[in-house]
Amino acid sequence: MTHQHPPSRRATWQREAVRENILSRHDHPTAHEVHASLNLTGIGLATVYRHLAVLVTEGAVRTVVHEGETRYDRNTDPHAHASCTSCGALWDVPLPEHIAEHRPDGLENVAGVQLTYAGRCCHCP
Amino acid sequence: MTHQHPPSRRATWQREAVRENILSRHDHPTAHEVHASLNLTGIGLATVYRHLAVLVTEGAVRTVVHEGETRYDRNTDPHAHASCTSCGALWDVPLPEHIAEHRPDGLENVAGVQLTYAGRCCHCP
DNA sequence: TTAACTGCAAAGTTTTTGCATCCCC
DNA sequence: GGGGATGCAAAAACTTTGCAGTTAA
Repeated sequence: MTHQHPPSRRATWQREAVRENILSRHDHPTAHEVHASLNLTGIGLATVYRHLAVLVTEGAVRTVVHEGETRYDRNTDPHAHASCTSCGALWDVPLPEHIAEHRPDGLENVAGVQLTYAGRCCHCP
Repeated sequence: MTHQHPPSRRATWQREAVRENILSRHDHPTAHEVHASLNLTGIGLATVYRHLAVLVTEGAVRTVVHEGETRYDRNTDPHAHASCTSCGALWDVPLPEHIAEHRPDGLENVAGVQLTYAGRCCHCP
């Protein structure tokens, strides 16, 4: 059997900046939004994309696709999302317990569940 | 109060070709795939996109985003999806009943639910 | 030293849009 | 005849990739 070496990584301020940014916020930013909030550092957009992808691979963050954009979520516990069809807000909500346990027809196993509720949020008139 | 007239539409063979195509298939094609299967007719890709969008507006089909692509689904009954992380297949599965009834925190109402299970399908070795 | 990392720009994808032309009604 | 519909190409929006220069270890 062959050994799987995890890719070696160097410590750079760019890596730490992206990690610190996404892990410190409670919203669901796009790569552009992370890049925008780091604009004073001069980091490149591609670097932000690259580090976010690494963080996803490492399991440090997860993604959620919303309105055609990939958004990053520091909450890696099983949970669902809710979005407002009026203001576009997106936030975490609890995942109903029976969901993850359910095994749909045709699937050997359930490796992941993506659940998003849509409707009008309580703050929109 | 003002009256909302539904947009007037002309009958063209392109409209009928897209409608007939998407309503006759049980898979979840992308706009490109619908266009590809109509390639002998000479229909334009933009026209396919436009008609699929109209069908969604009319409620004749629904969409499901899978691997970053918008896919079209002729099944408009409430249902969930399952996808194979190995072969990429995507198919309809029943929506657990309690899901649609559940109202997540922060939402006034639930206008739509998107639920996709991911895992290895029964046909992949 | 050197292999990983970075920034930039170019390219790739998917979807939308502008517009001259076409053709239902 | 007139306004919606079409096809094409350009553009838009998002993301990835190639590459030459940089830097951590």
